[in-house]
Amino acid sequence: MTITAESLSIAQMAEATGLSTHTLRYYEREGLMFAPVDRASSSHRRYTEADVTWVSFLTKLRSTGMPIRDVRRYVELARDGDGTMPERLALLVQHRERVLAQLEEVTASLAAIDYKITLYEGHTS
Amino acid sequence: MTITAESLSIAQMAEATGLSTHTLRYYEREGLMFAPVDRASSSHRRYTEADVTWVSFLTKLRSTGMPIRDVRRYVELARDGDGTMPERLALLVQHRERVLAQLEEVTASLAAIDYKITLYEGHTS
DNA sequence: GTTTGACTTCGAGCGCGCTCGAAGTTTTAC
DNA sequence: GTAAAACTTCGAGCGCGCTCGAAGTCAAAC
Repeated sequence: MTITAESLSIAQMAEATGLSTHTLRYYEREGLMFAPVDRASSSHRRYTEADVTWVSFLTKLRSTGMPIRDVRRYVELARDGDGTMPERLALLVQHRERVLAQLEEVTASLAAIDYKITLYEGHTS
Repeated sequence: MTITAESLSIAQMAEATGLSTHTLRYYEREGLMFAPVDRASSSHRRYTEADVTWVSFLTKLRSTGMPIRDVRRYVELARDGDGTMPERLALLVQHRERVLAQLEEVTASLAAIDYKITLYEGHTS
């Protein structure tokens, strides 16, 4: 396995992105890769720097709770070219709003939990 | 169905907590209720104000992502009396730390998404 | 040229948290 | 008294997001 500046094996990609090789193949199957992943003559996957960049962003979408199906929709739009930029923007903006709402809910719930913690601390001190 | 200040039917409880009747029964089955739910002579559930208070808190635990099994652990401890207060405190504190870490991760990812949004806005204006 | 290990595809399985529906009982309204 | 609505238990099903394992191929090391 030759390491070049240009391409990564799936194991190296897993290392680079923090995802498992299983998850990388799964995401590809689910249509979440922007472009088809290159293959070596052996049919082994070869990831580019652009793939790393995209998967890193996709991971941020996922870590904020965007469903797989919405990520798929986003990449499908991206593949369709510049004309879909407004729609992609709308998708991201809508997602941001949902995330902010959820952050607020979690923060509010956490405040109640914190209050309970102070009660416990009062009783055990 | 008589409405008293003292007890609620499952439908009223659903209304009061924002959960479905299915979910209320599910939580009970999973051992998440602090005390056994009262029954009318007809074997219909009768919820008390204390039940509302507890389910409201349980909902906050859930909305911050505490797994069912941890909520169960928490109520089991609570049922075992005051001696378990340090352990319950530890459980909540540990949960708070996980939630804060996740809030940070989500916030960081959201910043990257926001950045992408500004790029799109630059291109479409 | 043989061994070792990283890769391939494919489909099945799993853990979580509900969610639903069937079949039967009870309550309420008329 | 009767019809409709609300309840009961129970077990099955579902959507999501992986996760795993089997069976086979390929390549680098020796």
